[in-house]
This record gives sequence, structure tokens and C-alpha cells, in this order.
Amino acid sequence: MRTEQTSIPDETGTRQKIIDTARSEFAEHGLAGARVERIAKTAGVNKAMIYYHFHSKEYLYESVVKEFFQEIFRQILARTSEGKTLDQFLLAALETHIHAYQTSPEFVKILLRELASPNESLLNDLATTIRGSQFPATVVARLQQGMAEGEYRKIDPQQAMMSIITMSIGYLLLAPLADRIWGIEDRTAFLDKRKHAIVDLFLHGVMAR
Amino acid sequence: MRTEQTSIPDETGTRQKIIDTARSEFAEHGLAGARVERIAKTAGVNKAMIYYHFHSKEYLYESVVKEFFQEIFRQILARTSEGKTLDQFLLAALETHIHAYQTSPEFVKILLRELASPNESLLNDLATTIRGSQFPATVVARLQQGMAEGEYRKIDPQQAMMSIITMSIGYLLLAPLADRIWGIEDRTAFLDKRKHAIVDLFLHGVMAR
Amino acid sequence: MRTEQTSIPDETGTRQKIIDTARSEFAEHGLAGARVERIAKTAGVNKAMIYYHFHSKEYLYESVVKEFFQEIFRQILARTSEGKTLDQFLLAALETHIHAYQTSPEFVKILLRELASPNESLLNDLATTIRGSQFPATVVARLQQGMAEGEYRKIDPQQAMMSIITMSIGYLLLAPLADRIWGIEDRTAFLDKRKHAIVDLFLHGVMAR
Amino acid sequence: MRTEQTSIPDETGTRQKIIDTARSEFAEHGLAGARVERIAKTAGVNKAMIYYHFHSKEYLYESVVKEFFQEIFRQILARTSEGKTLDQFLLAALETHIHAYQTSPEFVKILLRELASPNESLLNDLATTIRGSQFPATVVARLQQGMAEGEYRKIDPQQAMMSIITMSIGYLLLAPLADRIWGIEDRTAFLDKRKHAIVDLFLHGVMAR
DNA sequence: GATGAATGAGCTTTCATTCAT
DNA sequence: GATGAATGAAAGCTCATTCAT
Repeated sequence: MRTEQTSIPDETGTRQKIIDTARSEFAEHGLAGARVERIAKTAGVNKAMIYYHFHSKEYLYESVVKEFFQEIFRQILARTSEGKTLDQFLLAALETHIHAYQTSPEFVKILLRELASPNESLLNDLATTIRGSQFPATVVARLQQGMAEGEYRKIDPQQAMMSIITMSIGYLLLAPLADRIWGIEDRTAFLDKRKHAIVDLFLHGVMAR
Repeated sequence: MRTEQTSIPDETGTRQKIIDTARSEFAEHGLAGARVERIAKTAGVNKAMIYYHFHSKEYLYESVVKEFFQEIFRQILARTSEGKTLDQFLLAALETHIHAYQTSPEFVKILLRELASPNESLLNDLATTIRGSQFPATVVARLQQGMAEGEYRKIDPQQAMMSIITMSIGYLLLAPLADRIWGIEDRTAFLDKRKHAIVDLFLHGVMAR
Repeated sequence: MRTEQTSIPDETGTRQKIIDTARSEFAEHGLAGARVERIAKTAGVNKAMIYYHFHSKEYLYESVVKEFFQEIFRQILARTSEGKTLDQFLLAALETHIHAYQTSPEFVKILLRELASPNESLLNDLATTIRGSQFPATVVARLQQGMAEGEYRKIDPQQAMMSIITMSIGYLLLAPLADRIWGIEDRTAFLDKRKHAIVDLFLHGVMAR
Repeated sequence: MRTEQTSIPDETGTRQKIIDTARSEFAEHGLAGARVERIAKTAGVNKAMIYYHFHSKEYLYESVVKEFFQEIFRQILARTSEGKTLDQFLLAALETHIHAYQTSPEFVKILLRELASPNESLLNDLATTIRGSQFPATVVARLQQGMAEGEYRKIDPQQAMMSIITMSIGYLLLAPLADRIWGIEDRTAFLDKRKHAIVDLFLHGVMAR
């Protein structure tokens, strides 16, 4: 008889403490590798409290990831409507993107795990959030406008879209490997160069000559 | 088809059966989620046999991933030396890449998990394999040559490298999410378009005008 | 009846039930031969409870032996200060000694096992308890006093000490073999004669004539 | 269809290698703690060979202990008939005793374990060997003769017997503990003093004055 | 809400023993 | 005699989950 997410008031903040701790635990170890006991100890609450607030480890995982992804994408998408020209727009998108990553490094780990063990409900939620946002639509719209005006070459907007996304998030996903291959040590500096390189390559790539 | 890891002759093929079965198990469930019992049953061997050949689940995991990555990358890298012009070269690289993915879909899942829970030894091995291969060096060399000859714009070759890699592997990593967002159903068709789109965008992106 | 080892209150008595059961199990089978499952079943608790209170079989063993030895030696040593003359003193010591054995027959088995597989920590603890007690010091003091007064012959007090101890505990240790050799059937009667024989032999042995 | 002990010729010495290795293993770890694999590896033979020569770990244990005890006691008892006077006799007995211990330190460990987990068959064998030997009979005979001649006090010969035995073997059994209590470091020197102290105490203890 | 204790099912690992060659 | 591979049963231990208070 409990509703979707927050029927229990959580006046003591226990629920939130659990969520916060669980996020790192799941990011670090995945659903299977996470330990309820460890979450409880780190959060400073009794193990049984976790089952009082969330019925099971799995449900805790879903709650954590759902809330986390919603929060992250709310932040990302809230700020990407800015920018008039395509390059301003892309740069703004990349910046919020990177900012989100730097603020919550767990984000990438959880995303990687979700991609490896897709959870229908979570991925569908996430897909809906992204699809419903302005970002992909705006990019496609601006590309099509540019193509119509002869500024851009005729290209497949979906593929272009995909290229932007993979270029921008790709390094974050591959960082543990990429850093080892190319000896990247200062990730912040690298990301700063990277965002300009992406915009530069993309714009030159689509521009008509 | 067997790497030099194999010090024990394995004439009965038991070791290989275990490795093969374990690969899917680890891809599907990760190290923590994998069940030794399930591996044994599926491989048709006694559970204790797994500990006879590999002393622990963790060591089995490392053996599996090490051998698998070496095998995959040997295949990928072996064929990418072909192609004289940059676009031929890139296309060949992308094709073997995609081919590897389609042959061994576990590859991407294991890679995703390794990126989420990096294992020093495995990632270092992998980084060494890739760094030691011709691929990155060749791309960078051709770009520099092109820049020297004035054919290409002056760009950062490392970033260009990263862009190629993220564009090419990015979709494979993000597929479970991307497919849901854009309703991609025929992955083979999409990948076929994608490889040309990548080469096209990249070449136009670096070309001097 | 409980030692100061016990940091957890153990209000349910579960810890104590485990300790008590484990004592017999370890006495009967040794550390390697003891079965955690058997202890749990006999103690009427869940196997996991054993790991909740003690983290491992080995640690349970150490706890059991430590608490047991402390308890036994506290009893033995508490009562041996009585007796003014040396023979009264020795008789009192032997009696408490034998009493401890008859009350807790596991004592000897565990001691035998500890002597066969010495555990640094446990034996050091035990040595400290015994060394710190009045018993050896008192014996030596009385012997030296007697020697000074010319009542006793000049002998090595350490060796005399060792002779008392080995004579008194020796039979308890060797009983399974000794009983078979000399067909001793009534151990209680034998021990009763033995304690007087020891005092008698020892006193005549040290007495100056 | 295999007879008691050595139906298999053992021309390669494998059986003996196993026995020798197993002796240390059992001394060090006991029956339950011993590992067949470890014995095989240390003996440099295949595990299955152990089962070829001895049908089971338990049977191997019995064979090892039986042969070992027979050998040790043969040595001890063979030399104790020497000595005309009681003190010469006792000294000779103690010396061979100590010699056996120093030659085969495993002897004491195995004895301790047998006393803790008595094996009917082994202890009965051992008891028979000892009872059948000249040693206890000789001691008792000499004591009775001495008492008859008025040289010794009237004492219980069985108790006197037991006192000699416990004093002489007691320290060997208790050494791990005794050494810690009294800081005995040079065991050889201690034993040398000890054997004289025992004879001295005993003779003065039984002597009529 | 909160806790410590308890549980059952299942996990990884071990080990004595055997089999095919 | 000798070996490497195999097995079944069980061992120690873990962990999500629940209960009594």
C-alpha cells in the first residue's frame, strides 16, 4: 500500500543518507557487488532501516539510479537551451555535460553498469527523459536549417547527432582505458581541450565549403 | 586460437570449455554476479574442476578477460594495416571493429564492466596491447603527414585520434540506451551507415579547404 | 563465570551457548576436525550466528580456549594459596588441580592439543597467567626457606618445581595410555592415592636426613 | 586381498617416502589437519600413489603411527635393560628416552595427539609393547627387592613407577608451555640437568633413612 | 523509526578419493 | 607403478532479509 516513491516522510533524513551512500556503493560495486551491510554502516544506520525504507536491495538500486539520473539530466538539460549559434549551443552542452561528470563521478560508473546489464525500466525512463528534452531536437533542427540554407553539407542528422554524443561522452566512458593508453594525467585540462576539439571537428565536418 | 597464457596443455579441452562458458557468464553478470556453479553446469564439468584449472573465481575472471581481449584485439589490429589512403584505412578499421563486435557481442559488455570496475592488471595489459599496435601510431602519422603537406588543417592529433575512437566505439557502448532513444531496430543497417558517416564527418572535419 | 573478554553483552546467552558447545567440539576433535555445523546444531543456533559473534572458526577456537584456560586457572590458582606447611600446600594444589580436571575433562584434551599445535598467542597468555600466579613463586620460596633452615637438601628449585608439576599433571595427560598399560579402572581412586604418593615422594625426596 | 602391512614390495622406495613425509605431516597437523595433497607434493609422488599403497588417509595414519611407535619404543626399550644399580638403570632409561625425543621430535607431537584423540587400536598396541617390555617390570622388581632388603621405604610401586614416568616424559610433553613460563631456552642443557634431578629426587624419595 | 540478533539459502572453496590412460 | 584429470560431498563463510523489542 506504498506509493511510487516517497510515502514515508523521512523527517530524520535517514532515507536520504541511505540513498546517498547507496549511490557510491552501487557505482563502485554494481548491483550484485554492493553490500547492504556496507551501505548501512557507511550511512550510519541500521541494516533493517534500509528494508524499512526500500523493500529490497533491488528496489533500493532502482530508486537510487532513477533519482540520480533524473537529477543529473535535469541539470544537464536545463542549461543546454542557451546559445544561439550552433557552436555556442554545442559548447554549452558539452560544458554542462562535463560539469555534471565532474560533480558526480558516480554518474559514469552507474551508466556503464546500466549499459552492461540493462534494466528495462531504468533505461526506458532515461530514454524518455532524453528524448523528451530539447537537446536532440534542437541539434537536428539547427542542422536541418543549416542544410536548407546551404551552410551545411547534406548529411544524415541522426548520424551527426550520434557523432556529437559519442564524441562528447565517449572519453568519459573510456577514460580508465584511454588514460592508460595515452598517459593522460590531467583530466580536467584534457577535457577543456577536448570540448573545443569536438566543436571544431564537428563544425568543419558539417560545413559546406 | 589459444593464447600463450595457456601453460597447461589442456588436452581434454576442459580448460577451454570453462573459459568459453565463463566468458558469457561474466559478460552477462559481471564478476560479482557470476556464479561458479552456473559456469560449471553450463560447461558440463564438475565445479571443483574450475578450481583445479583456475584457483579462484577472480583468477578465472582475469584469465577469461585477458585471453579474450588479446584475441579480440589481435583480430582487430591484424587487419587494420590495410588501406593506403586515410579513408580506406579508417573504413577498414571500422569494419573489423564492427565485425569483432558482431562476432563476440560479449566483448562490449566485458569492456563496459572493466571500465566501471577497472582492474589494474587487465587494463594495463589492454592499454599495452593497443599502444603497441600500429593503429594509433598510423593514424597520427598520416594526419601529421597530411598536415605537413597542407592537405589537412592544423589540429591536435591526439584529440583527433580520440574523436575517431569515441565515434567508432561509442555507439556500441551506448547501444542499449541509444536504441531506445532513437528507436534503432536494425543495428546492422545502422552500423553500416554509421561507418561511412564517421569517415565522412572526420575527413571533412580535418580537410583543409 | 564470564571473563572480561566479552565485550558484547550477550543478553540472549547465544554467545555463551556457542562457546560452551564449541569447547566440547574442539576438545573432542581439535581445531581442524571440529565442524562449525555440528557446533551450531548442538548449540541450537543458526550456523551464521557463529560467524556473527566470532568471525571465523579459528577466532572462535581462540576465544574458547582463552576463556576456558583463564577460567580453569583462575579456579586452580585461587585456591592454592591455602596451606601453611609445604605438604598442606602441595596437597591443596593437587586437589584443586584434580578437581578442575574432574569438573572439566575437556581441559586436558584441549591442553594436549595446544601442546601439539602450539598457538603463540594462547600459550603466551597461559604462560603469563601461570607465571603471574602465586603458585610457582610460593613453592620456590618455601623450598629456599627450607634449604636455608637446613630442613631441605640443597637442590635446584626449578627442577623441583618441574618435578612437582609433571608428577601432578603427568598422569592426567597420559591417562589414556597409562590406564591401558596398568589396567587402571577407577581413575578417582587412583588419583586419590596418587596425590598422597606425590607429596610423600617429593617431601622425602627433598628432606635432609 | 591385501595382508596386514607390506604386501606391496616397494622396490622404488615410494612407500617409504610417503611414510616418512606423512609422519611429519601428521605430527604437525594431526589426522584431521593433514592434507593428502601436501604429503604427495612433499614426498614427490602422485596423490593417487598414496591410495595405491594405503587405502585411505586414515589407514595411512595408522600405518605411519604404528611403524613409528614400534621403531621408537624398540630403540628405547632395547637399551634400558642395562645398568645394575637402580640409579644406573634409571639414568640409562632417561637417556635413551631423551635421545629418542631428540632424534625424532615428531614422536612427542604424535603422542600428544594420540592422547587427545585416542585410537583404540594404536594405543592398545602401544600399551602391549610397553607392558611386554622389561622396563616397568624391572623397576617394580628392583623396588620390591629394595624394600624387602630394607633399603627402600615401603611405598606403592605402581605410584612410584608412575612418578618416574611422568617426571621423565612430562617435561617433553609440556615443553611448549614450560619453556614459555620459565624462559627455558637451551632445551638440551635443561634436559641434561633434568635427568640427574629426577634420579636424585626419586632415589632420595624412596630411600629409607 | 530504530536496533541487535537471528535465519535460510546459497556462495566460494576444499578435500579425500577415484578413474582413464 | 605412475600420472593428470575428474568427482561428490561437504566445509567454511556470506548475505539479503526478517523478527522481536
